[in-house]
Amino acid sequence: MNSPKRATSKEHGPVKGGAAVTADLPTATALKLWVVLARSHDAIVEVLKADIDRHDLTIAEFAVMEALYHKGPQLLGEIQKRILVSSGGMTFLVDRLAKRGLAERQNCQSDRRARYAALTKKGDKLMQSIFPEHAAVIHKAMKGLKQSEQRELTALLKTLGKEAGRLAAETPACKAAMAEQE
Amino acid sequence: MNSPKRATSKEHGPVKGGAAVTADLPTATALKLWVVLARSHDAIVEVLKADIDRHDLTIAEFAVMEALYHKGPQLLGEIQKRILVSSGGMTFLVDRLAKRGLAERQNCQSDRRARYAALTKKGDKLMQSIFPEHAAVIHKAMKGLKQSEQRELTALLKTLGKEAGRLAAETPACKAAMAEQE
DNA sequence: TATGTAACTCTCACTACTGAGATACTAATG
DNA sequence: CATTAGTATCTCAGTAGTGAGAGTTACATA
Repeated sequence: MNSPKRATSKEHGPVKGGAAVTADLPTATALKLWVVLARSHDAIVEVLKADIDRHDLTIAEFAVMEALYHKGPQLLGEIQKRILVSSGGMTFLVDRLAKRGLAERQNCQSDRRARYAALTKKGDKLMQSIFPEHAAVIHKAMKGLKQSEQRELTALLKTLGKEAGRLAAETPACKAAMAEQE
Repeated sequence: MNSPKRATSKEHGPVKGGAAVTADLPTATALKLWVVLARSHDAIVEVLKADIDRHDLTIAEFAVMEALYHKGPQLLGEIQKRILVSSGGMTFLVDRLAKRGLAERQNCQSDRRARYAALTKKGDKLMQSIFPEHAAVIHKAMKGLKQSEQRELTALLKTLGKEAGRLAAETPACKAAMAEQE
């Protein structure tokens, strides 16, 4: 599973031994949305994890391979930003894939600090055999919604994510940046 | 951050050094939805993590406290199901909260296997001071959408999550259950 | 009552990841 | 050039969390 998710429900007022919680309506709406979003996300992750597990890959490993498969060789840093792991994690992931012969590092001539990661033939073959299946699993996991609904959902989430992303980018970096400036 | 997330985009056909990928339209729609869902989820998690961090709590710890705060004392197993951690993780989390004096264990008279977890006074006070702020952060993270849109989104996600949850419950448990039956 | 099965928590070895630095290089500026 | 800042990866110690299994206790049924 993924990150532990909140347990909040609309039960307000004193519960046996619990606390009274009062929130205004917009906040309550947002909280509810978050609970539902987190839960559906986790449910899907679980389905995907079960699928990926069958090929002895972690979700992170699969994410790296997927990035390489779809976008071709990339700098480690690029992949890192895409799949959201730490720098240490990125190195570790490529190491592991390399050890299994699924990916390899390539030096960058124009910048000798940088290294590309790329799929090996074996890795590419694996993805070719795995990915369509994986896509089918996602398709199946989404089949609770009609296509039109899926598109609507996508649009809403995109808007939501854009704002949240802006907020996220602001918060921790700002903290560091502000501290630097002293 | 949470679980590493996919990098798929709609770029199909051969990319520099990459592979050709062809998916039928419904699958492409589902894939896209998943990418967007995962990204917005992660963005929000990042925002929340930054908030929770300020109180020296992990997301998992906060989730436990939140469950106790809103629903009162509960069996460890109940919390576990709610916040989706392993049994070992559950024990560990309560240990840690107990060590900090924020939560405590209580024996259950009717079932001596079971133990309740409950917030201490200190833990309850902490939640009282933290939670409204936390709710405000969520509210802020969601402010890219109007309330009506948020409700719409909630409804769609609920449908999606229900189906995905059914699928998730089926997959890994079934595997184990089937194996048992031999 | 005996007995098998299920339900709870806890233990422990293990793993995937993080985050702070180290190292190596590039680039901009005086 | 020399210096300083910035960027890219890698190292490594530390940590949160997993999952299989042990130890208890409850419960249903013969």
